[in-house]
Formats: sequence, C-alpha cells, structure tokens
Amino acid sequence: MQHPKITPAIEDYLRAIYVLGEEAQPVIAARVADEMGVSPSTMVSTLRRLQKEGYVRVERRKEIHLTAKGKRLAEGILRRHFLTERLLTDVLGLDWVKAHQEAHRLEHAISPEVEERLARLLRHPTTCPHGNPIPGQSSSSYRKGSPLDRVTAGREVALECITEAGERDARLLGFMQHHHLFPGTKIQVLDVAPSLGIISLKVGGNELSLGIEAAKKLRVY
Amino acid sequence: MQHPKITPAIEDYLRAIYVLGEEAQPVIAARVADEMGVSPSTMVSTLRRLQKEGYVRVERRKEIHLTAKGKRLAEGILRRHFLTERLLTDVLGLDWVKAHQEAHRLEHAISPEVEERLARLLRHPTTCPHGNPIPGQSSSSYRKGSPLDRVTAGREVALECITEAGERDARLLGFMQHHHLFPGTKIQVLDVAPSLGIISLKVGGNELSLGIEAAKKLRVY
DNA sequence: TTATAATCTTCGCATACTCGAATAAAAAAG
DNA sequence: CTTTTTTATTCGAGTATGCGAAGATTATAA
Repeated sequence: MQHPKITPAIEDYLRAIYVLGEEAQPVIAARVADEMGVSPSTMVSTLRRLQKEGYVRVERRKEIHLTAKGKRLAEGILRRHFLTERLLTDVLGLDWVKAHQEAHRLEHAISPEVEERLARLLRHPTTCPHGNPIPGQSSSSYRKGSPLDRVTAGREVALECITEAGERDARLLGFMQHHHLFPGTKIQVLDVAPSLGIISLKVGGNELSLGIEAAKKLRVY
Repeated sequence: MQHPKITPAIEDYLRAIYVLGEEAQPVIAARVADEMGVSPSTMVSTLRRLQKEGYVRVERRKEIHLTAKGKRLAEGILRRHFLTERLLTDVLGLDWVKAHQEAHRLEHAISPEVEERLARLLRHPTTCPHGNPIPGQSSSSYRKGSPLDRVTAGREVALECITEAGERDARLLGFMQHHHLFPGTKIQVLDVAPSLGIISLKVGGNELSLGIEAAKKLRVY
C-alpha cells in the first residue's frame, strides 16, 4: 500500500470501465470517453494515471482491463452507489431518476462503516431499485436474464432489471417509472421489429413501444 | 447568476468562516487557515477566489465577512451537515465522532431535495446531535446559553451544546461521549480554577475535570 | 488495396488547489 | 518607540483534471 489517494474522478472512471465491461464488447478508450463525457485527449492522460496507479492494464488491441485492485475498487463504488439508491428510494422516497443522480454524488462520500450500517438498515438488499445485483458477498447465486431485444415475439416475460447502461439514461429511467415498469413487472412482448427499430409491448393492459436501443438496456426472464 | 460552480473546497472555507464568525472575535485569514489546516499562502489565494466570486469581503483590519450570498451558502452547508449528522446518529447508529467526520464529507453531496426529505424524515430537528441549532427556518427563537468556563462554581447547569469549535476536536467529542455528556445532561460545577486551567465537574455521580480550553467549547444553561 | 471512418496520441493551455521559502507589513509587547 | 510576534503577501512550483487542434494510427468498407 503506497499512496491510495483515490479521487472521485478516478472512482468514476473505474466505475465506468467496470459497467462497460459487464455488457460484453471490448472496453476501449473511446467507449469510456463517451460514457464519461470527456474528450479523447483527457482519456489518454486519465488512462495513463489509471495505469500508473495499477488500476487498469491496456492490452493488445487497446482493450482496457481492470486489475484485481481496480476491480475491487469499482465494485465497492458500485455497491455504495446501489445502497445509496436504495436509501434514497426506500427510505427517503425519491424517484428513480433523482435517486440515481444523487447516488452518483453520494457514493464518493460513503465510508466502509456507513456502507456496512446502510446495508444492515436496508436489510441487505441484493439488488438496486432498478434490479441490478449489488456486488459483494452473497450475490454469487445470480443468473442473468436476457436483453429484451432478444426475446421472441409473443412471449410473456418479467422485467429483471434496467441495466447500468439504462440507468445512465435519464429519459429511459423516466419512461420506465412513468409506465410503472419496475423489476418484476410482467411484460407481454407483442412484436419485435428490428428493421423498424421498435418493440411493441403490453404492460398492465396498456400497449406501448420501445426503441430497440432502449430494449437492449433492459433484461427480462 | 453567472456560473456558480461551487466546489467542496469552497464550501469548506465558507463553513469555516461562518462558524468562526459565530464565536465572536474578528475572523482573520490566519484563523481560517488553522481552522482549515492550510498554509498562509494557500489562504491568500483562496481568499482572492472567494472575493472574486462574491462570497466574502475583506474589510478594514483584514476582517473577513461573508456576503449575503456567502452566508446563504454557508448556512446551507451547515444545515446539511447537521441533518446528515442526525441521520448518521439517529438512523444509522454511528457514534458522535464518526458522525461528525462522515457528515463532513457527505454534506457536499446533498441536494436541496434530499435535504428537504431528510428534514422531514428526521421530523425537522432543531439541533444537531451535539446541541447546535440547525440554521434555517424555525430556529429564530433560540437563546444561547453561556460557555461553561464562565459559570460560577457551585451551580448546577444543563449542557446545551458542544459548539462547532468543540465538534472539530475529535478528542473532546470522544471524551464527551465516553462520559455520557450529552445535550441536556445535568452538570454540577464544583470548582472553577482558571489559574490552574481546570474546571471540576460532577456528572451522574462521577467527578471529572476539564481543561478551561475545552470548557470554552461547551455551552450550558 | 485504397478510401473512409474510428480511434488514439501529442502538444499547448487552463483552472482549482495546494505547498514552501522569502519577504513585507501590521500588531503587540516591552 | 523599538523589538518581537503575528499576519499577510509574492513567487515559483507541483498535481489533478479538463479542453481543443492537429496529426498519427488502426480498422472498416468499398
């Protein structure tokens, strides 16, 4: 242990790299850059710092991989993020969109002790309000559902989660909340038309349609 | 309104200036500097920024005064700080020392909406766990007690609060907690010996003594 | 394979925040 | 009114974080 002066910025980058890694596809600098909304040049220098501190390795084909250390950190941040979201929604009654945004700031200010007590207060939730599994201890027995855009028309499924990618999209989050699309909600898939870029659903008696890009950010089973 | 990009650092300085201002004595840069633990040169440049943004004015005799804008901000931070402390102690069960430290980080990440909901959840507390009045709305009808070092020997008093100055002193905070000296606790003042720099007290059957400097950081009535 | 698009890199620059050393100015003590 | 102490200031420096312009590289498509 040398000088672990972890800044909020570093935490944000690690988190971004981690969640991008979850969604398959090689993680390259350009992806992280738009995820974070920074310029390519910023990305280069940040990546240098990240490597120097031993958080990531850049491998053949410029793929960015978290080291064990980086991964440990990223999971901690995500865990605090999700616990904070639960606090904000379950205890303070914030809506999804705001909860996500606020948690994004609060997650950097939570110590291990508070994290611990938060988990206890919330009775050790296993997912965030959007259905994503909270990293850490007991979440190993977790099987992923499939992206909504892969479901065959006619099936009835239940919403598992709005992925991290979806959480970052405030409009999608707002849409989901507005239409009462919560984890567990039953969805009938009426039609999948990739050519049109649209999926038609029936939820609680109402029909609605969703862009294919949005559907990719939802998982069902 | 131009570009109010308020950073945590700026918030910390404003808060420091505000609380120093509460304890009488003119607020000069040197005071703020040791309060914040920064060098004099840092203080000069920070003060320049603070002035440029219209948060403070430096008046004759180098006295630092918050502008209306600066004061408004400082009170908001303090309010969030105290509400966070209450959350940490009352809901999460942290001890005083930790609650203060954690709140110091969390206070920068709390939005007006969360502040609002926090206040409601905690049923609009009027003081922080250490007895200090929470700035904002209803706290106008508040009368200050006197510093413990001014009390005449023999009197019985009740602890009103550990002032902000005291809150910053982790040892004092730990001492208070250890001896169950909470706001409201009855204290018998046995002896005040400024020459020795010591005050003798009796609290719940136990005698204990306190340095005069520490006593200044406590208020009673 | 060549043209096009995507990606990465370097360079110079800017701001926020911090330090220490040296010095100047002001206040307090004598 | 000096001397001493406290305060304030300037200067040069460094780290973290960000940008844009211009150029180099690599991947994809034609």
